[in-house]
Amino acid sequence: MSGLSNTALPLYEKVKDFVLDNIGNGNWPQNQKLPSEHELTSSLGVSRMTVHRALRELTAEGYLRRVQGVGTFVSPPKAQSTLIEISNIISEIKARGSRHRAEVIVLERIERPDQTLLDAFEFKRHCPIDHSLVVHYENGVPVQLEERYVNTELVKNYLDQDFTSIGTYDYLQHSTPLTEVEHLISAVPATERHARLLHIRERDSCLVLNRKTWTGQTIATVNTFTYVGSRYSLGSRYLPPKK
Amino acid sequence: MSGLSNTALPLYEKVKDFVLDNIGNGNWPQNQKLPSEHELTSSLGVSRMTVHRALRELTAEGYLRRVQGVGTFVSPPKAQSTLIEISNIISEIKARGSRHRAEVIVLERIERPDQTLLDAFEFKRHCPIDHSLVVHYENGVPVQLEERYVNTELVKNYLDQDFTSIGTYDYLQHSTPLTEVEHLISAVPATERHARLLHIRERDSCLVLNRKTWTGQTIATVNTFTYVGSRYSLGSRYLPPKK
DNA sequence: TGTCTATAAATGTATATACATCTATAGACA
DNA sequence: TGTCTATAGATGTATATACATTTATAGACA
Repeated sequence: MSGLSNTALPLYEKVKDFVLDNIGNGNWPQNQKLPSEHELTSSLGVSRMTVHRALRELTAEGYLRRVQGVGTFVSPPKAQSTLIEISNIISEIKARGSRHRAEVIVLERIERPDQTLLDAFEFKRHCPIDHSLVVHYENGVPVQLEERYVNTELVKNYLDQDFTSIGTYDYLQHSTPLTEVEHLISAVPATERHARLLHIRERDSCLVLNRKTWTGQTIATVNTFTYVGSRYSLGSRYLPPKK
Repeated sequence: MSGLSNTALPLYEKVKDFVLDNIGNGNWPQNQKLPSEHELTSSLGVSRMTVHRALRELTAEGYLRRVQGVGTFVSPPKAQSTLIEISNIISEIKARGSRHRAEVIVLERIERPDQTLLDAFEFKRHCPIDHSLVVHYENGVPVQLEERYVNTELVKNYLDQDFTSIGTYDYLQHSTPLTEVEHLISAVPATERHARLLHIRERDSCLVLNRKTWTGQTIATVNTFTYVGSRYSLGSRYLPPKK
């Protein structure tokens, strides 16, 4: 029994469909360990490289998680991957040749945070919090405002890191691999301060992406304010090449 | 002369870096045809499968465009791919098991459009325009409002298509492959009508994605209104599995 | 001159094979 | 009992090979 559909698709696509079907119908629930590549190779009757390609692509698309030497697991719903894409617009712009610069507006350690901040961290007791505010520029034009609150007790030497080249999200992912992440995306009018730092008008609409990161206790809250008016749409026009 | 960096990366990553470097420094400008897989295989001293994997992944990431039998070309900046991700949130939600339903609110042919609409299409003369307004539901909750204006003269049988299962963007891409696309992303307060259809309050902030599609003349304008408040963040929390 | 066709060239897929690397664990050993 | 180690098993990478599919084009032919 192959278990693969018989439509006119490439084999690796059929394997992908097979896996997605098993996830979609609940046969393989969240965090379930998949059969090994070797087992799938036998049961589906295709080569290991074909199985491997299917699993690798599904991993890149956010449906699976793979650990070398251990196995392949069903990932949670992929909403966060989509949102992360949004949050990486800056680095993507940088990657395609635009000049990027980051300016640190605020960099402070709050030894005794007030209750509002503690509530944001879902904390019962007081602890120092690192606070930073960074503006990202593309070719000299401010495009993104990043506000970070990080639990200093749980992330050592946070203030020593380079704020201008590595994103907080990347940093936390590497320094504390077993973290939980929650994303909240919204659109809000710019405050006076936002307007001044981003060179926009007060009450202009901003796209806001909030990330909250845990390892048991909350360790970081990051707000990313991006002005998404006509300025940002520059260059997003796609013209196919002439024959 | 290999041209590949000598850091401790997998070969296919070095090939990807090699290609991205040539794009980034302007050596291979937009729409430039790359050397063939065979030529890269020779000049870089790696196997064709390794070159192929690198080019395939860069294509998936939006940096390249490949045409079987013809060659590989440098893509325009990848802003649009990121934005398309946003516009596909609905189908992604559907893919991960949530129930999706689409309701057609308006479906009409405008034989004599007014000047405002003609301006949006950048038209000199009058022509009929198909107008539709569709609400997308996730598990019964309205999450997205899609308004479409399509030039009937250039897209035949548009009103015959199934509005509830295929996106306009996918449809246009397949029916008229040589199109230009412009995206505009913004955040606006909801009008009374938006509020009523999306079950939100008037002036609640909405994320708006506008797509304009050409084949010489404008053929379609699509506005996607998505309420991105707390409702949408449900399920975007990522919890890694316990050991 | 125009049209059809065979062909070359390019990308797309599939497999077999080999080795590298990482992880958990069973078992030896102190 | 605790610790170290070898090993099995899983994923990761790289190559060689073969064939399929698509496209543009050169050349035959009417």
